[in-house]
Amino acid sequence: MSTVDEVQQAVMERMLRGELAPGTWLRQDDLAAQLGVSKIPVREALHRLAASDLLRFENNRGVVVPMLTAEDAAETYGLRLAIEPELLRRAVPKLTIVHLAEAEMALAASDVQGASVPEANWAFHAALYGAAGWRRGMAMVQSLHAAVAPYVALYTQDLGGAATSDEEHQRILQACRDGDAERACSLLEVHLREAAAALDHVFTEDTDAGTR
Amino acid sequence: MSTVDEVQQAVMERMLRGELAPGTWLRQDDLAAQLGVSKIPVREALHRLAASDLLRFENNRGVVVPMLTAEDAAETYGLRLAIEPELLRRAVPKLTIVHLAEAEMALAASDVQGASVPEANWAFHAALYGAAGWRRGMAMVQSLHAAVAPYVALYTQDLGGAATSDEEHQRILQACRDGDAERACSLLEVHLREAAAALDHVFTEDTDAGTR
DNA sequence: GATTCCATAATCGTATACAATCGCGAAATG
DNA sequence: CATTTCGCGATTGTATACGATTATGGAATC
Repeated sequence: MSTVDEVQQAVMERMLRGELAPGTWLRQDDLAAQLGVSKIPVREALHRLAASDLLRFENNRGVVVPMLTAEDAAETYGLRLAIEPELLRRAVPKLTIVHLAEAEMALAASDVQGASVPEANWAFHAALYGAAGWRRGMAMVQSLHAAVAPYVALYTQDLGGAATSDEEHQRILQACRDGDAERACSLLEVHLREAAAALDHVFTEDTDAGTR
Repeated sequence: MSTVDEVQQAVMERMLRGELAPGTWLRQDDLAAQLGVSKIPVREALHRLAASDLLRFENNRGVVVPMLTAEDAAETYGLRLAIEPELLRRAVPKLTIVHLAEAEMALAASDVQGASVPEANWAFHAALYGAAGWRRGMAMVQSLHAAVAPYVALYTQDLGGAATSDEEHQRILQACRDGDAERACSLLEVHLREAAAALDHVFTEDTDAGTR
């Protein structure tokens, strides 16, 4: 694995955890020093992430985690709704016990105190979708998850409730175990629509969420 | 516009035209010399394209245009079928005469001798989808178009027939003019399925298409 | 004559170095 | 006292340079 890949993975992990607040400036020298490499592979990795709008290079100012508007969030979930059911539909017939075990582990991990909800959420979905064998689609969906991760982290903390989300995950998983792709997709669509609505609250509620 | 953006755009144009045959090695010094810059912004631009698998960095060997398998092509069209109708559905109500004119121009451009069919194809679809205002989705679809462009160029040359494709485009455009999103989406889905089938021939036909 | 091995050339990947740009704060001015 | 302007510090963006790896061609050997 190349140096660039390692940097990319390191930053992507932080994004999926929702640790990089929108508006944060990433200083390249710091990142380079942290990872023990020079600036060049760092920049190359950041460009890779910027390709899917997870970061933004501003002219002579550096790299910033872009703030999402309500419309951006809606687009993200619109795309998730377009892609993820298709992935799941293709995945269900190919699911093995390994994939299902991975998904269960991800659900268990999200219950642990101090765990990252968005990261576990991605791990769950990724475990299932992985069976489809669509690398390009996986990368797209991963970037969508990463894009909204900080906001998901917000609303899952505010409400006590990844509870309903967790329950929906369980039902999706059960449909997958049953090999019922259509039911799994329907449940997934509902799941995504609810998540989209919940996220929309973060943007439209009067109380400023501190991210504008 | 930064240096990296210019390089990225230059290479992306060549990809959308289908000029970069799969298996081609891109030499960084050459690109840098052609564009009058150094290697570093070139590499950064190539990393951006590599992020969506349009290029691949192989360790200490350089950057190559990856060859697609039949499965890769199927995935690409599967994703197009998932995303593009959604884009179009959101776009139709927002279409202005400007978008429609752009789409017509793209169709006209594809008839010109020596024109790039995949590029004109992208221009047509992009003109319509643009009205949706989904930047992320647009980037995704653009990368999907670029990924299959060399293969589309192949089968549109072999058959005399971008003819049927052109006719389908016309009908989609008419549905858009009529503001009939559902009809436009249905036509688009048929259009994509036919394109996918035509492309599949390139891979499965006995006569080696010279790209393996 | 085919194959293996080695040396050379070419290309890549990364570090170091430097010029350009931007932001911030202090000083000067109205 | 508010506002504008100038200059310094910090950070970026790009070029140059160098070590490392890979491909290639010819000679030696079986």
